[in-house]
Amino acid sequence: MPVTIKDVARRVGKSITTVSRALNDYDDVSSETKALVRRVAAEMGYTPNRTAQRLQKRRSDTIGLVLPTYGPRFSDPFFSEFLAGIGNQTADFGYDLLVSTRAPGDEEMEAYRRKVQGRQVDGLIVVRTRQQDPRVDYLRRIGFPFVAFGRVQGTLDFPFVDVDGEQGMRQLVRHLAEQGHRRIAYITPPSNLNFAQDRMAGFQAAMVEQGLALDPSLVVEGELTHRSGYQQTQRLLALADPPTAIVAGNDLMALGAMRAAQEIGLRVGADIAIAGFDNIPMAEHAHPPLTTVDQPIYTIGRMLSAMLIRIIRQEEVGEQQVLLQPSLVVRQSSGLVTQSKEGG
Amino acid sequence: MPVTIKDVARRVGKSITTVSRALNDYDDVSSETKALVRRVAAEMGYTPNRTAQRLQKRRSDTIGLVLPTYGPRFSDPFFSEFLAGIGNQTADFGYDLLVSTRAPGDEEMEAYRRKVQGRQVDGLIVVRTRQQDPRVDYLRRIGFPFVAFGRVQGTLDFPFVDVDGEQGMRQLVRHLAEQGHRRIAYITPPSNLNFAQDRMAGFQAAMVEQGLALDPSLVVEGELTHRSGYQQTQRLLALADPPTAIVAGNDLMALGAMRAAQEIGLRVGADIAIAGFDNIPMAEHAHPPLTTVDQPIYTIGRMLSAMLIRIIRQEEVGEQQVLLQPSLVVRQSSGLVTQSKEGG
DNA sequence: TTGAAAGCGCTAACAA
DNA sequence: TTGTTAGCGCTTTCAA
Repeated sequence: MPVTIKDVARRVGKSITTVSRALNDYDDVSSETKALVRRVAAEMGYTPNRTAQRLQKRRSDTIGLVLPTYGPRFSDPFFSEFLAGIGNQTADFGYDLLVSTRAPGDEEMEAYRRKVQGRQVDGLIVVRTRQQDPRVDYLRRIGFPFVAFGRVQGTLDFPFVDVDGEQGMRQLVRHLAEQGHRRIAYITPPSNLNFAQDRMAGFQAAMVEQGLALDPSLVVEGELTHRSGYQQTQRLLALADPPTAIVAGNDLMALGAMRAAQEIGLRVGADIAIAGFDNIPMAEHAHPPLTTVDQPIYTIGRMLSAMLIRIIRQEEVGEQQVLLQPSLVVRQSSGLVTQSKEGG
Repeated sequence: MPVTIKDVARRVGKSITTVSRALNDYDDVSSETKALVRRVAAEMGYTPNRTAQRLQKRRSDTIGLVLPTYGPRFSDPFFSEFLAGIGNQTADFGYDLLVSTRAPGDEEMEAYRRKVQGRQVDGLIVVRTRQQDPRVDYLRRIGFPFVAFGRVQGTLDFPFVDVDGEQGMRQLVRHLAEQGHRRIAYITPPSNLNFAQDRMAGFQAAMVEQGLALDPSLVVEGELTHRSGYQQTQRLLALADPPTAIVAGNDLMALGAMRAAQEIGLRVGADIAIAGFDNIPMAEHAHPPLTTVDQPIYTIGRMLSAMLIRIIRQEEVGEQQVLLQPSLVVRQSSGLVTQSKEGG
């Protein structure tokens, strides 16, 4: 049986009201009483029952996060870092974090509704926005506190943090063009994800800007996984006139692309250039190290959490729509186009 | 203002008790009343306040998980899959999952205490046990429901799921010995982690069993990261008499080891053999594909969650100490030792 | 400076 | 079959 405020009150010979006030540092309690109550409470190992506090205060001091997972072998180095950012910031604010894992779809929406309607959380973090995002629509419609990692198509009158994928992609393509590449392929993330559109726009704009041809056969769609990057790259390299550079919509796919290229004897960074997006820790340690676009994912997690809690507390939030400029990280995988290829 | 049971009661003209019973499908409510109540509740968009239910029932229907994170760039493909397993199983049972992220140490213990004493969770999952594990000691001492992923040194009178790392490592070393390797190095995980000891024992036993020398200079300690595997391998390869095979304590380190070897021109799977442990999705897609020991991490997550919930509900749990046999996955990274090396 | 009392939203024993 | 009542553990009026 856990010790309650009643037990403490009985022990110190005061009312539970006084104990509550002493513990919450109210002014109208004598310092002797305060000291006594605190000592006894500590001795007895008293910790307030959070559930009772919540019911009384009508808030949960908890934020929710529904991770969109795809299948059992869901394994994304991106999310773990993101989660660490959110988790640490949330704890720093004294909030708890309620996590669900659901594949996009009905069950996912159900998870959102349960959290909202059961008043389990005071706010939600929506991650990896879709172009048409039912989660954002829902939360916006009912006016429930939330922040999103990513934008959506249409009106942007909600709080979000996003990375300017268009600019990031432009930098990447520009860099590859400077290296002498003219046939640049792009493996886009699933097109329903909002950032896919963003990066695609950047890719196309930069190609045009650099005076390069937009060959439709060099743009394929992948699934953000290593395997998918591998498969799509095999296809690209089997073309009659294969690309000399491949940009993948995320690092995981880029790593898969590297493997596909290496398997057929190409030297990545010499015979072919490959680049990714995210700058996951492994990018730096790939062989060769992967050129990519850095997203400060841990920081973004912290920002989102802090922003959401300020919104919940109705404090000054500052900028509600944050668009971060990503930075190009040039490593060896995007080397100069070789003579033989250039001649081809 | 969210709709409460009171609102529903007023609307149907019944007492809140009747509404509660109708909604919870008690036998002693007429089917007409039940139907009416349910219809009205649905119309009004009523969802029970979980906090109030919890306070009344004196349980949270929530399980807790404190992820041990190391620094901001915490990025482990292992954990995301593990989390998916736990999350999905937990949701299937109608439980919620409360997640914290803390580096091992005082703050971590504090997170455990807060969850327990604030009655925020009905049980906890302890992940990545240490040889001497204060989390396990604490939970055991106070008799709070928990399950652990991994064993500890000493008495094992608590529920856990673990993978038999000793057997896994034996298989791996045996395999390498069969490939003709005699100088096999081992990059061990941090020695305070329980599974490190386990795998080390397997490594040493298998070496002896195979009649191979245990050269102390070939056993080094890494930090489970890609970077660490890379650095330790550089050191191993710089030895006067370097190993022909390197076993890493996890896949991330093995991937780092591969890079270090490749950087100095070694062909992994030909000039040198490299193997890992875990079988993360990326292992299959490494270049060359990584020989490793498979841990069914998603399944382990599900098992732990199911086991914990049964313990909480005081149901039949079945086997409380589960030791899974891992399986060797032979891929190309552990090829035969080449002639030149064998002669050296 | 303290305590009594009400009430957060719900469930459940008991009575009718 | 239904309603009354009590109470989960806490905070917060209000009164003393």
